[in-house]
Amino acid sequence: MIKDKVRVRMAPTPSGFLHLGTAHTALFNWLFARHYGGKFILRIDDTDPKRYRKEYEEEILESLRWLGINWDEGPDIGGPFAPYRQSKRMATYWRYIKKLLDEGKAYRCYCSPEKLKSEREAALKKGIAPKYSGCCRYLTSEERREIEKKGRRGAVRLKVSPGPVSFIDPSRGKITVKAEDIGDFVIARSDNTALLATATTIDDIEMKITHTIRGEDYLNFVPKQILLYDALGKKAPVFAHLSFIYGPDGSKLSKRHGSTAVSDYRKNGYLSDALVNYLMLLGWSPKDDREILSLSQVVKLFKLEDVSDANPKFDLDKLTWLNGAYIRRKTDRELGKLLKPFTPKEIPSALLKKMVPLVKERIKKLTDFPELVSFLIKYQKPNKEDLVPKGKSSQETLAILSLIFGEMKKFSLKNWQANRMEKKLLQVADSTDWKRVSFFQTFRVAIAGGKTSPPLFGSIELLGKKETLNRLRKAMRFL
RNA sequence: GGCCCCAUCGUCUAAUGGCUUAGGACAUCAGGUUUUCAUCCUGAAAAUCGGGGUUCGAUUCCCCGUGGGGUCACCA
Repeated sequence: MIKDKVRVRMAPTPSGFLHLGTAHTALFNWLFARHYGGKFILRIDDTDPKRYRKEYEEEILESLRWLGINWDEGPDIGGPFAPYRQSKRMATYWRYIKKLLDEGKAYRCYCSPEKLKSEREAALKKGIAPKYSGCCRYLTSEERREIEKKGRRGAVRLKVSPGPVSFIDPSRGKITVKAEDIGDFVIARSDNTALLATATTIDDIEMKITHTIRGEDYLNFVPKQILLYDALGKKAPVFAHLSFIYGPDGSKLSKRHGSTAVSDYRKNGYLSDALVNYLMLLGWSPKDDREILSLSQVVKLFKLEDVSDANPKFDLDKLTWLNGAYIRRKTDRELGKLLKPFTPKEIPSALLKKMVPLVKERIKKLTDFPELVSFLIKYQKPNKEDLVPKGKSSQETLAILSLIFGEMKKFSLKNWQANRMEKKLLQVADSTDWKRVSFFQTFRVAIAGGKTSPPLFGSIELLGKKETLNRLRKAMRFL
């Protein structure tokens, strides 16, 4: 029934970077559209020039692309309902508002802001819902002319008649509100410009939007929009709501919880697949035990009815775990490519390529990479305590190191291969009275400068014979 | 304050009246594999907010509390 007609949209405000919450909403809209083979539309909400910044708009589009969320119509690619930015649609909005005015479904309100404010405060004090008294609603046309003659301009209010207003949210069920609790609300400013909500409604009508999926902060606004649709004689779309993402402390996710910008996660070494996977698991699940799912898998399964209404908290640990899991699933080639922007200049591509298998299971974020391999390009002086295992003396350690040195020296450049060297050195280790752990610890510390490192022989292979012997020599001098 | 939404392990969630000793994952802890770290494997601990109903039977349905969130502008 909804198949092949679905049209959804995302309307970000370019007053900041793409927020995780916005990305989450975009993702769910996208999944819904793709599941039903519909269209996903991007519309820029740039009605406020004070907030709008071109670079933010570019950044938002770029972040969406990075996440793999593509759009079928938008400001950059156009479409049948262009323009896709609200600042260019003012004339359309006025056309609709004027129509409501002409048909007597809306009226000018000349009340002063001060009067409205005191009314609101009085209502709040009495413990009732503040709403407009409707005092300008019944002015006669003569009275209006009189007022306008004095140069007063009025905001446009929609006439709201009492009665229940209800709609069905696919995941939350039926929601009903009394129109009398809303009152005649403003749809346009006295300079005839539409309020965001009005503009959004008109855009959704014009662009034939069938489902609006957005944050739960809009839940309270739906009745107003339905009233507007009714006044305009248009059929309202399906309204679905997504819970906000909260911080670990339960308050709305914000900068004090860490990064909220998608671009920051990109910069900090997170993979788009992992971030998208994490985001989709917030408020949705495949209903089985799978945790790692690709976008294409989820497109097949996604249903609005399955969206959870609870308020999820952002868990960086789980995101990081997913990221590590995605890193491990990449081929060496893919991972090499991803690692490239995080690789120090001193490491040429050929070397990076060889490092990949050594680090793949050891990094959770791409940013973990440089530190893990830094010892390969820069010598790190070991501590004597690390070099000498517990229960061994400096003398004994020196003997072992010189034994290792002698053995390593024997390898020709042609035989300088990790598996060959490892096999041989294991034999050597077993021929001593040292435990393997201690034997290799000393070796490792001499080479890597610390007790932990990527696989020893793989590292040594990359380090080269000359540098390896050098470092062994230096280590012996410390003892 | 009025109105609206929400409520399962610490966290994300599964179970839409019985198949449940409430399942999985992250995190935590304990083992194992391993020349370090990591990966991997095994195991442990850990939850239905409280109170009333409805029902032969409630995590599941209803009501009341409690808690959290949202919203009430000529802002977005």
